[in-house]
Amino acid sequence: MRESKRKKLESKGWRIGTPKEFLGMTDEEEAYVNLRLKLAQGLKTRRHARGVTQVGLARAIRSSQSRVAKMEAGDPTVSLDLLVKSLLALGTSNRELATIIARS
Amino acid sequence: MRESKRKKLESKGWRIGTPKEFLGMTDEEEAYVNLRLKLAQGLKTRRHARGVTQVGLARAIRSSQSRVAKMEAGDPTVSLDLLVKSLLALGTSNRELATIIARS
DNA sequence: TGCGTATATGTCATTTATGACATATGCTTC
DNA sequence: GAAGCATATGTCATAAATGACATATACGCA
Repeated sequence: MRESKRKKLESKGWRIGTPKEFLGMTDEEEAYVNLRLKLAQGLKTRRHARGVTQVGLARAIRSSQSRVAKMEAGDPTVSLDLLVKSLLALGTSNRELATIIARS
Repeated sequence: MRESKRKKLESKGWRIGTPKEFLGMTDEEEAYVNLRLKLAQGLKTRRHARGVTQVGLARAIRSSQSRVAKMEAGDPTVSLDLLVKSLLALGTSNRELATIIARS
């Protein structure tokens, strides 16, 4: 993994691997984080495409604007569940979801 | 949604829609639940294919055998995060993950 | 039959994610 | 530059997911 990428992730609050010593991400860890980032990115794109505000989406999923913002920012305290539910709420099909994931 | 399917889901602990009155799942709810079930099923299949026990997988993801069993049973108290992490721990690529999801 | 191994199910204290809220930043338009 | 709207960031009490554990069930095999 590139150093710049690690820095970017860590700045978002991700702590990879053991707290004691940073030895790089395993393949699974990297796949997992990439997956989340792709979904976050896909969410933002699709929300914009539909002309929905963060407040609007938040209402649709019974959450809050701040949580939507955090989702799109790739905040590690947001679950995959909420990300996926948000995408589905925007009308994303499972097939489209698969496309996003395949590219991650 | 078929009645038999609803019964099966409810028996697993899923409570769809409002607690007060059951009016059927929305498309998103159905897509979400199907997604989880497909992942659960995919997990079980792949674990068997690799000859790994639930205890073995639990060790790999630093969880417990009971949680793995619940994952595979489609228990609603298990997060998508854990399901996805488990699949990745079994060596599933993001592309394979996409395939599972596309079929849900 | 009893024994070992794998999986299922239930419970619970602790950890983590959550919605809500406040407030800050940015970006138009007047 | 103020007013309006969209988004970002931080905090917190509550709710939900977690790992661990106990125990049950199931299946094979000696």
